[in-house]
Formats: sequence, structure tokens, C-alpha cells
Amino acid sequence: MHYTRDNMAGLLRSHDINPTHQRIEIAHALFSRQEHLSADQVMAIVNTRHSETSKATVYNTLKLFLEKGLVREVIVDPSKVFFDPNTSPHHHLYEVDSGKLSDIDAEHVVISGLPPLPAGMVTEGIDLIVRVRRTS
Amino acid sequence: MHYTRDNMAGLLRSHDINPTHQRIEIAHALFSRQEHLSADQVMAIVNTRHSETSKATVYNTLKLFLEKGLVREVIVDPSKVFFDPNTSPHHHLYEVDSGKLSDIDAEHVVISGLPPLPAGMVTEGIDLIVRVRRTS
DNA sequence: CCGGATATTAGACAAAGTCCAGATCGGCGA
DNA sequence: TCGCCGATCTGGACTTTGTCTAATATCCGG
Repeated sequence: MHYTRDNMAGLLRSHDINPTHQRIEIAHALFSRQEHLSADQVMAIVNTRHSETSKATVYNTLKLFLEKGLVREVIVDPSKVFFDPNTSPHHHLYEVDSGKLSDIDAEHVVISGLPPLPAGMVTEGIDLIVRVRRTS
Repeated sequence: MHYTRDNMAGLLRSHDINPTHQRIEIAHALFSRQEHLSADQVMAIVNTRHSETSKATVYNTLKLFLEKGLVREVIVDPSKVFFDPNTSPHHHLYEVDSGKLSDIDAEHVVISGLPPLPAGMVTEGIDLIVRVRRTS
């Protein structure tokens, strides 16, 4: 599957999102790279040639994608949020010094022994983050 | 064990931290409550009566406590970091709507099947966060 | 009591993110 | 094609969390 801009339009529509220019560009930035990007990085990518998309739109759009389940939010660094185009269940490996963030497939990872949830609560998600550092 | 200010001085010393007024107050705020507090909350608590401790000192001190292993940092909310006086191995339950954060004892939780780390890397910590929401 | 090292401070600054009022776009009916 | 209207986008002011710095205060050994 190639992440062309045309395919992005379809992807957006299938998630009930009106495919505008800016939204297609932002989706394309995320999906063609298949990487974890911060809002800042998205903005930089989208505006490489000439300024095309405002900060407000980048933030609005990422929030919209989040609500519509198109991307996932990864909170590992207190200073910025990363957006993850991979929404299938998986965990994360975070290299503390370099800030590099990569996926850990959830397929073989088993988490057991969690206590029952408090009454009236549903799990929204389980985030597992392995923080690693280069041996110095 | 009571978390009196006098005991705080001992605790700080045992962690190789010079026990000053401000540090004792900040440690007392965290340990007497046994709760997850943000820097803002710590500052509010410490300065309830009359302004006693500056913002810079609160941040410096929390960072110092962190380095010395007296507290732990919990990153669950993109907008602020929480500090956790409980340094024994445990996980977290985060109520998304209320922002309430509580501990999950790690004793019975087993995480298995994690892939091997990349060469030259050591694990600094594994954070497991269960995000829950009230059934609406 | 002195001097140097250690802590604290106010306030300027930086970065991420939010908010708003006005401008613009784009699809649709006439 | 034209004009309208809701949806979208925008610049820029603003907020919040956190950092930095240079000056001051405190502590301690001699």
C-alpha cells in the first residue's frame, strides 16, 4: 500500500473526516513516514517548501485525527507529545538520551496479574513504555 | 513511620542531600501525603501560609530528589509531570477525565515476552500505565 | 569573624499548546 | 455561472510549564 495523497483522501473519508488540503498533507506526513512525530515536526514537514499550514490548523487537525482514531498519542517526554500513525496494539521503546521512539509489537507481550478495575471504570488503553539508555 | 519534618531531615541525609529548610518542606509535602503531586501543587502546598519557597527552588529541588532516587517521575499527562514519593516498583492507574493517578502494586503483575533490547542499551525503567475512564 | 562553597531568589525567557475573531474555501441550489 | 452558508483555516495574542541567570543569602570550617 502506497501512501499517496490520493489514498490519504480515502483514508480520511473512511474515518469520517472531511479531506481538505491541509488534512491530506498532515496525514501524508505521518503515514508516508510511518514514524512518531511531534506537532512541531509535522508543522516543519508540511511547511518545507513555503508556509502552507498554520500552527492552529496543525494542532486542530492532530486532535481531530486523535478523536477519530486515525492516530494515537504517545506520552513519553514531558516536553512534547508524539503522534503515532500505527493504531494497532503495540508498545513503545524510548531511548532516553536520543529521544528516539520505536514500536514494540504487542503480539508476543503478555501482561498478567493486573488487579480488577475500580467499579464503573473501563480501560481506555494500556501504555507500556520501556525506557532505555546507552551503556556509558 | 511518621513523616515529621525531623524525619525528613534524616531521609534527605540518607540520600546524600543537604537538608535545608526548603528541601525539608518539599519532602514533607510529598511524603506526608504519599500522593502524586505536580511541581505546581508542591509549590502551592509549600507556600500556603506565606510565600516561603521560590519556583526555581521547587523545580531545582524536585530535580535533585529525582537524581538522588528519592522520588520518581510519572509522565501521564502531556501538560505536567507528577512526582511520586513511592519509589518501590509499581505501576499506575490514570483516570483520564478526573486526572486522578493511583498506584498499582507491581508484586503480582508479570510482563513477559518483551523482545531483547538493542545492543548497547540498558533498561532504565518500565512504565506501565492503565488509562481508564468512567463508563458514561 | 572571614571566605568560599552551596542554596535560594526574582524575574526574564523559552517552548508547547490553546483560543478567538475574522478571512477563506468549497460545494450546492438556482 | 453566481451567490450563499457552513465548515475550515489563519495570525497572533495568550497561557502554562518549565528553564536560566545573575545577584543575594546562608552555612560551615578554620
